[in-house]
Amino acid sequence: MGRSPCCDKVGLKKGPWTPEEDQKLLAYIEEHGHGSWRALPAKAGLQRCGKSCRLRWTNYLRPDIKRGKFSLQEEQTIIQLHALLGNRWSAIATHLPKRTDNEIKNYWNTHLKKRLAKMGIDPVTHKPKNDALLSPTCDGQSKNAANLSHMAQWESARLEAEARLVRESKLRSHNSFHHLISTSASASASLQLLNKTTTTAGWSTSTTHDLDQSPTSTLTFSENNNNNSGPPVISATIGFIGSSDTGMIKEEGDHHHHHQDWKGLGSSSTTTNLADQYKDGIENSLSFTSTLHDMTISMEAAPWTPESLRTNNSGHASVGNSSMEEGFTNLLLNDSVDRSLSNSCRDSDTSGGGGGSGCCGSGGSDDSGGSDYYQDNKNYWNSILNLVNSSPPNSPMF
DNA sequence: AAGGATGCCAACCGCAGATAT
DNA sequence: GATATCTGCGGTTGGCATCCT
Repeated sequence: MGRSPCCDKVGLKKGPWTPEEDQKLLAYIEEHGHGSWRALPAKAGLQRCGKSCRLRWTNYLRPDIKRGKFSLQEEQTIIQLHALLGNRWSAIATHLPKRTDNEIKNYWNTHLKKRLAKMGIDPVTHKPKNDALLSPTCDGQSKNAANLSHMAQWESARLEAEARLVRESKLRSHNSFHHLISTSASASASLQLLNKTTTTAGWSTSTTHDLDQSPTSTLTFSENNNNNSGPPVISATIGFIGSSDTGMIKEEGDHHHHHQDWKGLGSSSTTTNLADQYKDGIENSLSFTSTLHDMTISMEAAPWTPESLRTNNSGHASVGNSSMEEGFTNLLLNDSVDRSLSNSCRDSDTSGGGGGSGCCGSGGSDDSGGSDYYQDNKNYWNSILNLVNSSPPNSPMF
């Protein structure tokens, strides 16, 4: 697997781009598309390597880039997605269609990471640094045991889903689904997501927790082509049958593309403390103290072409953007991140060590355990699923 | 006002997967 | 199947701007 010399070639310019270079690159791509990046500089009359041209285009010159300050909604989306995906900036960027991965990465490193750290939240794990789950008080042991059990459930489901996805993708190797998978969102990408999630949570596939109740999990993959009139809609459903804190639960989701039963939970909860929601959501999602019972993902394939570029309309331009902002981030919209996360710190400071809402109770409510706890998880995952459901077509998440 | 510290971000580097030969 | 090349991605850096002492 040799690596091309690229910029090592003598005579090629490096460093900041001049307006003249920008103009040349822009003009060439608008007329011809970028084609082979390697061949582009010579054709465009640029003393740059193709890689440099590609970077300049994708991070700066592309017409569908929004520059400037990140909105609160964007910030919240980044934080949530980072909790879910880790440093997968390109995947995160697909949910902020007008932002580049580089920009998001920079913004995370220069703003959000520091902000979370200042709030006492580990920006890597998205958990409070004084992890309440590790506290010997407040029923920590039983919760941890449940956590481990559900981690294992999730892991089991993940492995099963992985195998199934591979099978399915092979079976569909000659139809549009295969095309979609191979060109924009590979089956492995979804598994990478899950892998990343588990990695973020600090688990590994070698988890050896005792599962006294072996969970079963299913993942179905269906394709709804809607005749030929539109892009195919892929629906993947992961169903879990297993134990939870509240006892045996079996939920069979209807495999619609709408989650009416969950939708609205987020917005209805906007009067609660955002910090608690954040902490609950992140913490619970990472530890899986509750079970995600049904997960439906929809994708619409929409090819991204040079032509669409030229018309200032990237393939993922508007798909799901508004719904993402209205659905997913509404969960967090009643306050500013700063203020609420400050509340988070205050809460944990005043809670005498049991502060983590994921452990001892959320939002100041008494922790009667099961239902509230479960509901918090549901809210969180609802927000994630809303986001996923509104994923742009080229999202590498699934 | 000056110099150092810090923030910010565009661009580079190098790895790894995908594709071509 | 082996090797070469292309491309995408994430981590890091260099340099300018702003803030602080």
